[in-house]
Amino acid sequence: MARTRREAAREELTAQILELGRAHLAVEGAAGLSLRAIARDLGMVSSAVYRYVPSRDALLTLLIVDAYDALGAVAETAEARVARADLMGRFVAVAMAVRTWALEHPHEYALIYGSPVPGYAAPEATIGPASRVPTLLLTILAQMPEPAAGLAPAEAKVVRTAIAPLASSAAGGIPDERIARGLASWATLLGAVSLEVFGHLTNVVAPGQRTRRAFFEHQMREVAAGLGLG
Amino acid sequence: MARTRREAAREELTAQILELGRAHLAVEGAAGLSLRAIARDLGMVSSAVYRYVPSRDALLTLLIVDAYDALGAVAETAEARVARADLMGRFVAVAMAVRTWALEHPHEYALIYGSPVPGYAAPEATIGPASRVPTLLLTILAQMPEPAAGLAPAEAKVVRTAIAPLASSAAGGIPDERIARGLASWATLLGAVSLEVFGHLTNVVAPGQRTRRAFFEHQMREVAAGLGLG
DNA sequence: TGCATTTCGAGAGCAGTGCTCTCTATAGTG
DNA sequence: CACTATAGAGAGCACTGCTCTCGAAATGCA
Repeated sequence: MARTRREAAREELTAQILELGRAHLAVEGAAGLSLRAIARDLGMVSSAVYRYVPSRDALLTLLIVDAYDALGAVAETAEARVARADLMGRFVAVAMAVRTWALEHPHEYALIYGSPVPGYAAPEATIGPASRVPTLLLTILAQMPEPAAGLAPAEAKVVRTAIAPLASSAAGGIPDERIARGLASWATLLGAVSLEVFGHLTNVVAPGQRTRRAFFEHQMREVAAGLGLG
Repeated sequence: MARTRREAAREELTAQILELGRAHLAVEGAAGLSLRAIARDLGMVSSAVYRYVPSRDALLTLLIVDAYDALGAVAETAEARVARADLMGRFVAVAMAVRTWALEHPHEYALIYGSPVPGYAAPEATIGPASRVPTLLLTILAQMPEPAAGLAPAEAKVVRTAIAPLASSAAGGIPDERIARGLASWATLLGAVSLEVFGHLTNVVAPGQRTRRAFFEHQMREVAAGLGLG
C-alpha cells in the first residue's frame, strides 16, 4: 500500500526502530534504552534515527503504549476463554494473565506500573490502551447481581465524590460501593504483581514458579470472593 | 570523637555527599542522580568523590536504605500514637503514614517500591530497614484474637508452603491464613499508594488532597475490616 | 524528460554522564 | 625528620542525547 518507495522505507524503518527498542527494553530495561545503540544495530549513524523518532522520550512513550496494548491483549483473550456467567473465573483469569505477562516482561511491566520515567507526563495516546484491563474488570463488576450492602451516609459521600470521574464515564450503572471495592481489588492485584516482579517477596513467599502461581491464584480468588463474585 | 582530623573530615564529607544525594534524589529522581553534580556542589572535581563513595550505584543503595528507614520511622511513630487495643486504628495509622510519606517523597518511594534500579540486586544491608513496616503490620496481626475461619485442605496446603519463609521467622504464632490475608492487605496498601503516587488515578479518582486522603482511609478501613480487625 | 524541492543519511560537534589512572601536596606515623 | 597513606586535581576513555550542516538521492511538477 506504500505509495512512494520513500514512504515504504520510512514505514519499514520506523517499525524496525520500534522493534529494536522493544528488544533493548526487554533486555536491559528502560534505563538502558539508547537511541545510539539502536542506530548502531540499524547500521546508521545516531543522528539519522532522529528523522524517525523525535527523541528518546518519544520512543519510550511508543513503547509504553505498546506495553499497555500487549498486556491488554493477553488479559482480554484470557478473559474471553471463560464462561460469561463465571464472574469469579473471569476475574481470576484477568489477574493470572496480568501476573504471567508481568513476569515474562518485567521491564515492560516496570515501564507502565513502576516508577514513571523522568520527564514523562502520561501523554494522551496512552490513556486508551492503559484502560483496557480496568475496563475488563469494570465489565465484570457491571454484570454482578444486585445486592451489595449499604455504607454509612458519611462514608457513602466520601466514596461518591471520590469516584465521580469513573461514575460519569465507563462504569455507568455500577453502585458506588462496588466500584470502590473494585478499585481496591485492582490495587491488590497490581500490588501483589509488583511485589513479586520487583523482588519484594524474597524471604517472604517461597520461591518456585508453581508455589507462587498457586499462592497468587489463591489470593486473587479470595479477593474476588470479598468482592462478591462467585 | 573523630580521632585524627582526616577522619573527621572524611566523616563530614561522606555525610555531606549523602545529604546532597538525598537532595538531588528528591528533586530530580533516581535517574537524575549524578556524582558529578554532587562533586560540583561540593566544589571538588568528580574523581575526588570516588574516594568516599565507590560508585553511583553504591550511593543509590545508601539512599535506598535511607528511604526505608525514613518510611519505617514515620510508620512506627504514627502507629505508636494509637491505643494498643485499637488494632484497626493501628493498621490504618500505618497505612496513612505510608501514603503521606510517599506523596511527600515520591522519588524516594519510587526508589524502594517502584521499578528496581538497573544493576541492582537488593544488597544485604537493605533487608533490615525494608522490613520495618511489614514487621509493624505483623505485630498487629499477632495481637488479634483467635478466630479466623478454616480453609479447604488443598488451599491450606498451598498457603502453608507459600508462606513458609515468613512462618519460620518473624510471624511466629500467627495462623497461616491470617498471614496470607495480611500479605494481601500489604499488597492493597502498596498498590493503592503506587497507583496514586505514580499518577494512575487521573480520571479515576477525583483530585484534591482531602478527597483522596478520605477515600484512601475509607479503603484501608475496609481492608482492615476484611482482615478481621476492629 | 528536466528541474526544483523534499527528504535522508553522514559527520562533526556540544554538553553531559560514570569511572580510571596518574601525579602532587599534605596529614599521620615511625 | 623521613616515610607512607591519603586526598584532591587533572586528563582521559567510552558512552549518552541531541543539534547543525552538507551532499546525495528520491520525489513532485512542468
